[in-house]
Amino acid sequence: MMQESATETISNSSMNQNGMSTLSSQLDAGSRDGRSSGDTSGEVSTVELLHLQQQQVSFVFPSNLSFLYNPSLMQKVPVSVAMMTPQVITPQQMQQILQQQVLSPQQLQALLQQQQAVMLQQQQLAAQQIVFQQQLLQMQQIQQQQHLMNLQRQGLITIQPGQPSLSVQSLPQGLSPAEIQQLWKEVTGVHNVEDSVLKHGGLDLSTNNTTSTTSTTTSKASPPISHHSLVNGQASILTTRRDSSSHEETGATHPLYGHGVCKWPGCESICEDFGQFLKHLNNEHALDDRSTAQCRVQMQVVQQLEIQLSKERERLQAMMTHLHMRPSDPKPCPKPLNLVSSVTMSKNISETSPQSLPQTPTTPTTPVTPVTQGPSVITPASLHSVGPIRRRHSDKYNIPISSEIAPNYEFYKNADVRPPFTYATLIRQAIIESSDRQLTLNEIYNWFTRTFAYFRRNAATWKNAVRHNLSLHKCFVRVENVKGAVWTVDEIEYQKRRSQKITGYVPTLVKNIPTSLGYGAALNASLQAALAESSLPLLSNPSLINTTSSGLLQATHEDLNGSLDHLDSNGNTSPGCSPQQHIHPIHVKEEPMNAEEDECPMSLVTTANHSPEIEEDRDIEEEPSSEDVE
DNA sequence: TATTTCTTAAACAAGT
DNA sequence: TACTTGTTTAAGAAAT
Repeated sequence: MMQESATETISNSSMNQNGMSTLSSQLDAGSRDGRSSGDTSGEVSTVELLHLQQQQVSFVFPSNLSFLYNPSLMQKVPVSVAMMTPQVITPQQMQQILQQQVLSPQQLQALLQQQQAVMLQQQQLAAQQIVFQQQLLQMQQIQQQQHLMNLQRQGLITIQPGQPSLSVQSLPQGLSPAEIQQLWKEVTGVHNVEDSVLKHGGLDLSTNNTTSTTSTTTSKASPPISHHSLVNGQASILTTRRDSSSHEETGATHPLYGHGVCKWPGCESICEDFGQFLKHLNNEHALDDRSTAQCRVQMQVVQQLEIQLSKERERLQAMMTHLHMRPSDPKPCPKPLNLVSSVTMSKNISETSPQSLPQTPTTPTTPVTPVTQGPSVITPASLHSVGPIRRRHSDKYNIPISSEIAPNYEFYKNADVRPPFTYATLIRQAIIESSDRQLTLNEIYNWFTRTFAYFRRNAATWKNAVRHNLSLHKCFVRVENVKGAVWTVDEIEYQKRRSQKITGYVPTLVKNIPTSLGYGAALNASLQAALAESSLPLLSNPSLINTTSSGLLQATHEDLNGSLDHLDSNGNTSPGCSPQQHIHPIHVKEEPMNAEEDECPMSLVTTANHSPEIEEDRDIEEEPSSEDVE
């Protein structure tokens, strides 16, 4: 969501820049037209100039910064006029005005001052825009990093046995989370969007088509990429490179070399000649964890940009359609390939039997092309889960179910693919999606069949499983009301159960803190899960979401420790009140609570000593004295 | 290898 | 009586 927004805004920005330049050229033509047709004497009246100034002031604001600007001023200029108005008065125009001397010196002085003020305002706004874009980019980087970590944690970014490189899984041993953070800054360009685009050839979509093409090719062929070809395969790159004009001096060309500088992300080492560059490339950017990680990150960046490009193309198409213009570039836009999907798909194809592949004849929104779906796409983990094969990656790695289902709603709805979640998770999702957060059994059934094509068959089987889970898990609370019985979710119990699972991982995680990226990934996944799934206020606090990556990490620490802590705090805020009373205040049919749960604050230590099953399931619950009063 | 978790199947009871 | 709902037990697969 956040990333979507950020990308969108940045897209707007870039679009505006393009639009601006287009407008400028149009306006130059327009003003020329104005001189030639509307004003045969070649004179520009003062009124026209002042009007021009007004229009400039109105138009220096990109749309994505329009909230910074007084909208009333925008309304002063009709769109049709604004579209034909120059951004600023060109020096040539000013010179012409001066030469024609149609204005008095005082008027000219005033005009010049006005012009300077406008320019100053433009500069300030440009600075604001850059800052704004920096923030957006930073947020996007965090999202991407998180996404990457999640994928890595899920094991979705893996390599073929014969491909020893390009695995982010090799990161943890070589790079600390801080280094990864730095890596992101280096690769994606911490400075601003323009820097990111212009500095690294691979990211330049506007001016360097060759490198852009190279990057695209690289990304689409990502699975078979070998590090060898990337680092030591200059020759192959050289043969495919068409544009040699930009690389002077030796005449040798390389996408990673230009203007005597190594263009490896974050490097910028000065290399006097191409030979030195090659030496530098092989020495400094040889096959190691860091280079591999940088390469992977670069792939992610390219992927994001491709998605963005696709969006911008769609936007342009819509604009042209709206304006009844004929598209200047009718060629079909290349479909960005989900790098992750492509990587893991090949992995999965190789490791799954054909019949385990999704038999999805009705998958109009097959999620391997996430062009319009954002970062969260159906992962091959879910494609694993066809038929009786039980894979629950998303559960296991705490991938938020809502973020898994929501973007792929159409897919699950139409494809006979088993969702990679347990029955308990799905039931809970069904319940919390409902308006009252309570559903009858039949409504739960309906949710299953409505949401997942997979559950439109073998009804007896899965319905039995649903009932079984409802009864088995303590987190599902049966509530009697006038209509009959409905089922609700005891979030405390549910989170407690999740927390216990997470806690179970703690010793390993703590052990790996210094070296393992997996720690951060697990925490991030945990945080994501908590943010997306938890209805508890602490982690749903936007202030925790809207934070820097370090803040995120901190927040994830809070999640690890605090997923229990906030349970604790909830309990503490109203001592003596059972968790169910928090959630089902009055009409809840009381399910007797374990006194221990009420009185004993959960802590990492105490929870770790608890066996999940002991408090988890009804069948192992307490003595009959505390049984349900049903 | 042992344990845990989850799924599936089934029996049974109560209510409609 | 048939069906739905809910509970419980058991077995087996997969994951840890």
